[in-house]
Amino acid sequence: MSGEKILLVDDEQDIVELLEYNLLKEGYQVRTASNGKEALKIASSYKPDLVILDVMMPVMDGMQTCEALRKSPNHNGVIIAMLTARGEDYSQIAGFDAGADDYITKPVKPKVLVSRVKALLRRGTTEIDIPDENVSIVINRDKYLVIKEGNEFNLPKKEFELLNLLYSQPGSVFTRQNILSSVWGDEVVVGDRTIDVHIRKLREKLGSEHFVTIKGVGYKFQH
Amino acid sequence: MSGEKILLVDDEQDIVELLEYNLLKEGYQVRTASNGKEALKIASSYKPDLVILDVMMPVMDGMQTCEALRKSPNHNGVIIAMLTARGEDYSQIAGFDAGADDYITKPVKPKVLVSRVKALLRRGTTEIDIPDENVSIVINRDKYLVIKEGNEFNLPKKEFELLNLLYSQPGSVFTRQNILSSVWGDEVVVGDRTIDVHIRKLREKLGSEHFVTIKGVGYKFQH
DNA sequence: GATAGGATTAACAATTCCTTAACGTATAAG
DNA sequence: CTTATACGTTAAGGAATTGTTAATCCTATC
Repeated sequence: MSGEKILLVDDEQDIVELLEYNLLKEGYQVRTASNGKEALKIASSYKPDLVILDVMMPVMDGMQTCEALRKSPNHNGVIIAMLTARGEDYSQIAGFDAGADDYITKPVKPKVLVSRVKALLRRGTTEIDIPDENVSIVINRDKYLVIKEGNEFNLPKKEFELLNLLYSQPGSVFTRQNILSSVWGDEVVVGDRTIDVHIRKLREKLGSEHFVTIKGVGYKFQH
Repeated sequence: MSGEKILLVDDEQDIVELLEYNLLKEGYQVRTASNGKEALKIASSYKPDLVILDVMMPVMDGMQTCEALRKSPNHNGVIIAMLTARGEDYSQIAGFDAGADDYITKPVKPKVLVSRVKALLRRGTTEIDIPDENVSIVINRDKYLVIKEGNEFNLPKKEFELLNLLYSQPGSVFTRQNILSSVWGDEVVVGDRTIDVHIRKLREKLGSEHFVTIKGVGYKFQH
């Protein structure tokens, strides 16, 4: 089968069956789980392209699962859609963004879900997907080591942490605020040009093509 | 006149005229309204057989109007068709089904509308057509990236924010006031032509077909 | 407490972006 | 037909942000 792989996670058996049926009918590969823990187990071998997570689940809820998936390097680039019950307290969802790509309100009509899934998977393909073999820079966190084209670099602490942060989500922009609070901590106050200088050193050592400036916003790393 | 009575509700005058002309030509009776409130007033005396409602409207939107009609005993059995902009976020439609009989995607060709109307009046069929999210432009907020036909654009901050605003509700008009307070903030005062210049740059980069001027009102984005 | 490498700062350069002003064009109103 | 009004276009200046460099300040280590 050629369809993309979907992992459907919900504890309500009826809903799972209904949605699974409709997704299968569209030609997708589907596997299901009834809670987050199970989902993670399946995901590690199944390598889904898209995970649909119910927010409310026993054992491990959708938000936790989403977080766990995002943190795992095995699921880099996986698309995550959350199912949220209508009228559910949106504040936690809004306030604590675990990094889902879409939120779908329950009850959801099969047609709606399918077209939403299509859109998500299509969107995924329009973005640049960096295949693993194209990763030009590799980080070894234990050894504070960066490897580019076989050459090893021993970066100083701050430079490494800055790189590490940007590298954690290639392509995503980190604002100066983000960077400051992550690398320096919220209480520390450093001058305006400190980040720039570190960026400069990274560019010098690893090549400026990897560090993109978004003026007025921040920086991002790209392979 | 013997044709069935249609109430056509849309705030865009051009569309109303075009569709009205075509429906009249088919022998239907047509009355029009430019918002939901007006529509309800007319409906109570006009007793339409079919109401065609634009989802996005000022004063009272299509969903609210649909709900109100359904609740009213005076309009028992009225057929309701919703006009939804292509690419519009239909999560509200999915999550909150106000009970429309059909969803028709804008822009709609007169011929298509007419045949749809015929089908609805003849059979009262429910041929729900969830618009396929056929989006030509995708925004990635994390990556500060705009993707059109596979090409990526790194827009400057203000341009990105302006696009982001218009894009948030495709098809809806944002007044200059709206735009100013959202993108520039309420205290900031900028000249009259500032918005135009930014719109121009967006048109230059992404194609002018996506940015529609409503003279005397503002701008809107469309896919 | 001397030393060395790293981190930060300050001053200035470079760049990009935003805004404006002036003029052009279109459309509606008188 | 003239006038008024709103929007479009262009180029240029200035504002804001970032890049660069070198000197200075820290901090861990010997």
